[in-house]
Amino acid sequence: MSLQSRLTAVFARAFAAQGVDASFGEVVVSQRPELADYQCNGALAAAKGAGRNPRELAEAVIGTVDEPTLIESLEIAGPGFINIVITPDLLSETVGEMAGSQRLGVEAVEHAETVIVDYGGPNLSKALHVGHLRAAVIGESLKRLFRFVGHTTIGDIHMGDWGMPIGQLIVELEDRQPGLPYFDPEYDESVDGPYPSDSPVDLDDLSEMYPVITQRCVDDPAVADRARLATLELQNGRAGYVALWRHFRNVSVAGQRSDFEALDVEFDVWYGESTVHDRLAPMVSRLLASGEARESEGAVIVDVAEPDDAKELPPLLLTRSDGSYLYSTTDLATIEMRVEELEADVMLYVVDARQGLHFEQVFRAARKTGIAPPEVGLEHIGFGTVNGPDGTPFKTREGGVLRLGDLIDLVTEGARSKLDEANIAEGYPPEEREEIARQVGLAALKFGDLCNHRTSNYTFDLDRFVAFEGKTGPYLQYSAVRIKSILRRAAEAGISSGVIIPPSVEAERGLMLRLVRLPEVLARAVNLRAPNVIAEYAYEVATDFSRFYEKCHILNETDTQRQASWLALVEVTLKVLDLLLDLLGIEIPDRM
RNA sequence: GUACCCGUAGCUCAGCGGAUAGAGCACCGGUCUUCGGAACCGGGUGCCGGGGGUUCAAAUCCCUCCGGGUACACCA
Repeated sequence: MSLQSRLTAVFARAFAAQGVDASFGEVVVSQRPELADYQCNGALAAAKGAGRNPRELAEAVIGTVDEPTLIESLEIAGPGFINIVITPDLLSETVGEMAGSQRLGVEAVEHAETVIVDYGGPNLSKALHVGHLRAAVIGESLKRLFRFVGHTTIGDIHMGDWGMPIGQLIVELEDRQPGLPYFDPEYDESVDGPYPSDSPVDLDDLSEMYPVITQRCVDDPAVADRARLATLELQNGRAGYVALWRHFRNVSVAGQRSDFEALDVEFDVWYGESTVHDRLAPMVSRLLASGEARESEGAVIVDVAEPDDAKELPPLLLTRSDGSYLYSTTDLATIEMRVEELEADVMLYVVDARQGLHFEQVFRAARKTGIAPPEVGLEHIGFGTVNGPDGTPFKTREGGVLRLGDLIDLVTEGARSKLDEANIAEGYPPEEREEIARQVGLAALKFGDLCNHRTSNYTFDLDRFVAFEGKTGPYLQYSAVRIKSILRRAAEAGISSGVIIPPSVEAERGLMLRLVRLPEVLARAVNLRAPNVIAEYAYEVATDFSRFYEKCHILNETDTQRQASWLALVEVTLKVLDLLLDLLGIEIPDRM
């Protein structure tokens, strides 16, 4: 049990003894560190209901608390805050337990659930760009977090690979290379042999074609009609189109996989819209038969509006009037698949906040039709948009979209030149320097993103991403690396860590108090689905360590018991930093 | 038009019911024979967009106004 929950248990009993609800005994970290370590505000809240004066109630509560091994002193302050100072022994004992724990004292959740993290993956044909960064790093972080706290977690890229964009690309390619066999309706594989095994296009081609055809469809309704027809025919299984789709998908996956690997983002499954294709027709007919869906203007829709809605909610579209499917259809069918096959308890959709209305419609339809039973969680984890300095979506100087791969190169380059300037990694082998530059660049990039609250909009600023001072990823890595350096030197000197004893220096106490909060911090990050909670705390751990590092010189310490304790303390600190950074998707070099 | 999100220090942003609202950057000064200076210490700044309300307590919850952004069946 965490230190904070132990204190809460004590005060819950004390409040109950006063005849008020035990929940008033909740203990939280003190807002005034100079006054106390923890505080309990329950007397303020409980006083009115109990018809008592808050200070008097607080006095009475304190009077029943007798925990000399946990609590050093209790004081009532202001209108009725209970300020709690814990004993040095409790602190050192708790840090000692963390040191000896595989999970750093963080208990696994009591009920493990199956959690699907849907990173809102890219459309087929798109090379990854800055816009994909947030979904990737936030989703990856949430996946790691949920997994660490004990849930069965499946990260799904959920590619957009079965909708209109494919029909558009088919049309565009046909106009460019009409002679390809895929477009010949007469082509028969059993007579003419199989379609070519080599793709007629690569990912660069597709990336170039996509905006072109999108614009053409806007400009010319006839082209848009052709794209819709191609989409329909693909979904109906026209052999040439399916063969072409397979090429598109293969080259897209190959290109995107390398970008995600460069980001250290790893999906458990590469499902997509097409994965549930076989469920679409049966699902639509079933919903039509049950009356939960109906025909309207030639399309099939599910009404999701409720009489007491504050706003107008358009219906969810299951088929276009030509019978083709949309991403609403595949999203609904995907929920069905995740419930039936993956036995999902919770689905987290890490997708741009601008798609909020769509998810509200899909979730409502899923509830209404029973596709998602009430106990299954459906959550849109929206995040803000990535803008340039002018408030519009970020563009390169040339006006193009900045590729994710190019962005990674930029931050790596920044880290590399920083290494050169600081001439600290001089003697390192070139391969190691390169690896360090990669890790440091990625840390800057990811921390720069994750320390923002995910719902706030994002102003893309390259200078901020390649900044390595202050509240940055590299600073956190640097802190951890300094610990590794101490541990190496200690090992060389034959000094080993020992029992963690009560703190004797303020900076040491501060670090210990910080470390001990880990369980609550992770719980909060889980509850809010917010990686910035972890990022914020990781930075605080690092700064507390830096203060300790300045004040307490471990290798020169003459009191061997204290030295051994300090060594153990920095070992735990390293483990905590390692965990936190891993949850953010950031690696720590051995040296940098 | 309707709904949602956002407005906090010069800049970028945390905090989202509790006591004196915090960080980083930038700016000024200091530390420096010691475990790695990508560091540490000190300096100051805020009508928390305005106005009402709820509460013992509001940056935080509710209402309203102003300013910015976004989304609103046959795109994803």
